[in-house]
Amino acid sequence: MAGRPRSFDRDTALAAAIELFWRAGYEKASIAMLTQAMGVTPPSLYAAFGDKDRLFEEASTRYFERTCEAVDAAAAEPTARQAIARMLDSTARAHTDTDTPLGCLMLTEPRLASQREVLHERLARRITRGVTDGDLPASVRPEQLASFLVAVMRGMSGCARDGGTTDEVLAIAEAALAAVPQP
Amino acid sequence: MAGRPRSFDRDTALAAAIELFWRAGYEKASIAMLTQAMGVTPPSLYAAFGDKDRLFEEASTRYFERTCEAVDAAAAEPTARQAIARMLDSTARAHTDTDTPLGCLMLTEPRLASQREVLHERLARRITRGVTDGDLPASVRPEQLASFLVAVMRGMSGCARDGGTTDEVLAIAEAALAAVPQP
DNA sequence: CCCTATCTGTAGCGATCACTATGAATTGAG
DNA sequence: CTCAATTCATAGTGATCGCTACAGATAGGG
Repeated sequence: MAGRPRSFDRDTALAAAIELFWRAGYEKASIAMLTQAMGVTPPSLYAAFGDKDRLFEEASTRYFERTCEAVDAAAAEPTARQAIARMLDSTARAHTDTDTPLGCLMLTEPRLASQREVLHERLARRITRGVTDGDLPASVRPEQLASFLVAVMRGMSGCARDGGTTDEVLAIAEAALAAVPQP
Repeated sequence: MAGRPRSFDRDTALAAAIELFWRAGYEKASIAMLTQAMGVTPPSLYAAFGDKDRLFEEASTRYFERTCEAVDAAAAEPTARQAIARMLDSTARAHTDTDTPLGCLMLTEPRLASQREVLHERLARRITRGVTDGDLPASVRPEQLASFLVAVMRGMSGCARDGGTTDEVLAIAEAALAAVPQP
């Protein structure tokens, strides 16, 4: 028994929701704005995604998955230092990319602390590997360096949202790299 | 011609408003929450402070003045590196002080970008003095290092808001200091 | 005393918030 | 075809938003 088919593409609508949450944040992105951006009426939105919380959950999860791909790509660099350099560089460019909202949803949204914790874990793991690989000194404390990097990227996101240029955010990344000890 | 005297202390009420804006942010701090925290009815609030925007303007300005005192105190250290170290340390402790809301209003609130710019200017000036004083190498670019420090402190504020401990935020400060070149 | 000026609390303004009741429209199954 | 199932758009729900009209209360100047 099939009913009337959905008149919109769920993935496309979710992408529009991600874009709006990213640009405006969870609180300021109202249902009215979301329905307009997604090209969907409120009842359709609630039928397809549940309530606003669950829509945000799904949107932020998909956003996080995409972010993790970039993190993994950077982590694949041969040395931990190169991995960190690439992550900082790509982060700076992504945060000021004019094709997307400024900054980073995961690093900005207050309610996404758990995602930031996962990011912190991944960074700490890559740094730990760098220590065991010998391309970082044994004195490095992975948890501390990971916390520092999350803080810096968060600051880069805020700088981008304040209107900082790509060069300005890249300069932050470059300065941060100086805090990563060499072997 | 004097009328009925005000039944509340304006400074005390403003202090309560600062506390609430600090804890909840501009958007989430509603007039209802503000009036309750300030111990004042809505008409009294509007008569004494104008609208919500002007109340926030006044509250954030007073907050900023207090912050600048701490910045000046740190900048008074004999060398730029010591000044930065003290600023990072006091920032980490302030952001996790249990007597006040977590994090920093100036570094968190989106609409306070101009205050952050002033902070950036002050940092750049102190760093420039450090270069001319010779306690920082001539290769240092003050604007860049200042941007980096603002970004780090912003990240520290976010970490504190996410529930990070004083030790965790202090660790970020310590790691950041490694990015400040020695003469 | 009266008059004016200012502050007070109550009560409610229109706008917007997240969310939904309702019934028409569109599908496949029988 | 009819029927059940599902989605659709309209139009609204009560709650909260920032803000204010109003009238009673409290002061000083005459």
